[in-house]
Amino acid sequence: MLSETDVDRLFQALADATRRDILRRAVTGEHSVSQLAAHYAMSFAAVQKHVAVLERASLVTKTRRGREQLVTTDPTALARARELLEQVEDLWRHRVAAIDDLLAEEATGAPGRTGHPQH
Amino acid sequence: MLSETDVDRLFQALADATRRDILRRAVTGEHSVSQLAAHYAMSFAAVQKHVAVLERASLVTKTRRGREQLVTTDPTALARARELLEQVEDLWRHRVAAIDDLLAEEATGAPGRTGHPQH
DNA sequence: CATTTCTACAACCATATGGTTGCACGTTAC
DNA sequence: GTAACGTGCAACCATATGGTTGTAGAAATG
Repeated sequence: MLSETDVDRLFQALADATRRDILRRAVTGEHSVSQLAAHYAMSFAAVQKHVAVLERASLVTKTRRGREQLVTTDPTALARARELLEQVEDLWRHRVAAIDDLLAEEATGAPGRTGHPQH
Repeated sequence: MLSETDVDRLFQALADATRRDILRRAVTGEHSVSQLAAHYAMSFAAVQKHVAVLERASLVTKTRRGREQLVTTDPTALARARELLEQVEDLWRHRVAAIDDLLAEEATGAPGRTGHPQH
């Protein structure tokens, strides 16, 4: 299961444009850290830190190949993040349903739940 | 459309357990800021700040009712966040499909990439 | 009116974050 | 071996974040 701090790290990792871009690149193919760093107007060390944040959030993993480190994605973490948002969305849908029910009651003045609200 | 900083703010707002809890409560019903604050072991001002972060991310809106301020959810922002994650997930699925294709070619001895490098 | 409640906001503090530079180390190439 | 490359890590800096307390205003209540 995911602890709350795991979820913190997950969203925290996604809350930066550079990291999201790194993630997109890592998703579509394998890149070394230096290859990734070449795309951004910042130092190698800065990109290295961003990759570390993604790694701590279990969104990517690094595997050695010779002297370079390949950054690859962890698909399960992405799926879990989406599930979390879906949970919140489901809650909201239930709320909408409850409000619809209330409106229906008020429209007909009936105690139970009869009839539809017009418009 | 969403700017990159909008997305930053969105994920940033979700990267805190207290804020996620506030969001869940706001999704299931309307609460004033002080009602929300009663649930957490921190000062009213701290909760007020958390609500402000959610508001800046367009995840909730505040509406006055007398002397209290009701916190309500913005469902469209939640849906947009989920869509963003789905986009990344889709990218990954495409990558998996591409890898599957490569494996299929190799298995049949297709011309593109002949033979295995069994180092 | 005075009091209480809910809110807003400023000042402050500790820590986290995002960036930098510099240096050390393993690996590849010459 | 030497040089170049890719990486890891530490030190440092500016700013953002998450919390506190205190003060002040607007709205309900006596």
